Amino acid sequence: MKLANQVVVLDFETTGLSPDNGDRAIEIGAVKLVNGQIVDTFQELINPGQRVNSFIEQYTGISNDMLKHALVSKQVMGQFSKFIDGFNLVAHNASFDKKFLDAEFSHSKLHYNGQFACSLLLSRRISQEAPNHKLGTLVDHHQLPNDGVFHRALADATMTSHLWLHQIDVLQQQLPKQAITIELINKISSLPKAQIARYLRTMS
DNA sequence: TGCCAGGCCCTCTTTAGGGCCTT
Repeated sequence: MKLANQVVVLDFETTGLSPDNGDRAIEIGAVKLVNGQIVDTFQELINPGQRVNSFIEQYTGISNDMLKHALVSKQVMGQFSKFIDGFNLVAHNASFDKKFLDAEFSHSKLHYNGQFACSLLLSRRISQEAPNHKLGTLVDHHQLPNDGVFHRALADATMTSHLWLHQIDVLQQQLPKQAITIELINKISSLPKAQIARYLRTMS
């Protein structure tokens, strides 16, 4: 059984939106949760081997100067593969972080076994009252801890971890007899919105 | 020259279009 409160929550900052267009990771941040507690963190800038455009410099606060002396992807991903070994993975809009993790691991011929879960897909189902499902909005809406830093990898991963734990709490209250597993959350995340209320009733 | 991210999700849908999310 893979409990949802035992995961690595991760976030990439990148040169753009698509590794298929040559975009690369420039920072990775991650938080390790064990029994719902943060027990470890990972944060590293990554030299992408290309200049970062001014939009990304402004958006992330990560400058070309900061990346000049950063480790290259192979070094960082080698460390990160050890960090996530044996853990499932969570991200906000996981399809984005998964495609970059897959691409960066592929460059270094690395592999991982964990399943991904997505706090964005889950939020759309269990927080339908939220004004929208951007990470920053949800942190505000649910009054989650934050230090006011956005669009840096460890800060975003940490906020996502608080969102994730909040979401597990919400589900646990509605399903008091159920173990909240990655499989259960991915099942809920795949249901049509209109079926969520009925599904939770039948499972409770 | 023409391409330019892509999966999810809703709707005035399914022979489609466009907004939401991530950088």
